[in-house]
Amino acid sequence: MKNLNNPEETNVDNQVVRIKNKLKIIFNHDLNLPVETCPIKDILSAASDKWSILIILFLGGNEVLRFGELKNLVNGISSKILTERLKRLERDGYLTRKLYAEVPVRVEYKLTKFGLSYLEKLLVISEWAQDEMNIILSSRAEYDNRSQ
Amino acid sequence: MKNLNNPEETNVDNQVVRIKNKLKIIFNHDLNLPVETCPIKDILSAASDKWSILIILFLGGNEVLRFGELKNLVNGISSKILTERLKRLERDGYLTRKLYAEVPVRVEYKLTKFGLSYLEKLLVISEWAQDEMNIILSSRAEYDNRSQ
DNA sequence: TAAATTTACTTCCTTTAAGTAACTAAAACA
DNA sequence: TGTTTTAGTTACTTAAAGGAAGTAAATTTA
Repeated sequence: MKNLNNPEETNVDNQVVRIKNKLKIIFNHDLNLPVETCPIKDILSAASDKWSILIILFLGGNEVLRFGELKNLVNGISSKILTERLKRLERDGYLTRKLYAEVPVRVEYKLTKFGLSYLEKLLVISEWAQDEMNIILSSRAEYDNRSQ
Repeated sequence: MKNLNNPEETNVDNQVVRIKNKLKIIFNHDLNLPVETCPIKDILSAASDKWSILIILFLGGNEVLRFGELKNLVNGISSKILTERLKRLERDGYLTRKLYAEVPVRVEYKLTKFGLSYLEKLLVISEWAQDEMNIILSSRAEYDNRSQ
């Protein structure tokens, strides 16, 4: 039995309903898409792993970047996955690859307008992660302490 | 040589500078944190894989959910990784786990306030993914066509 | 009394992805 | 001739993901 005079409970209910509606839109929206295409699993997850996020953030701060520059900026990434991620991000339209036939070759990567629109969203969530880092680290410490 | 009278070029430059400043804040901010703690690699990536996102979205739309309910909602997830992800998300403070000592046992998962604040960010980016899905799918098709 | 049921996991095994290190092409230069 | 440079690739090892079957614990059913 719900207390309709309790504004907090009502707000929580409203929020749940609001989010439920959004979920419905996210998961059942466009019926002429392939049935198996999930916006989270098939679209977002291809550009929201740690390396892809870092690549896009650094490209956002640099107009163009060469392969080697990216490798130096994105701390700890190997040539192999940098290549893989760049290919995937190019395929999905986040960035362009421009090859200069010099010797040794020069390749420049650059965010597209579409990539920039994704970057805006990433920046919000990255700043959030930066701001809340301490909360998460202390939650981890507390949890580890409890389960010792 | 830059054309300072070209407003578009100047805007792009401003945007790059703005993002550069944000990057500086994100990566060099809090000097009393462990040197190796990167907000993207160590904080965000633990809660932004496809399964964690789906878990948090569904928890947002349901007040509480039991293990089995989550397993049914999150299409394709196995018990094994569902357990793993729930543990990690609990450790990081996104959700709580409440065990009822009935037989058979009942376990309820619920977003924390902190988890809800993350969910708000996730919803924005998930809706973006939903909206831009077609653009990405056609970019993929075009890319695959070119490299045949 | 023994077998079946239910839930929330866990364990074991196979497959896929990530990470590491060494290697390549191609022309210019010492 | 051997070295340098850049943007990768290849081969190999290790870690993570995925799938299927198993477990506990008490209540219900045969």
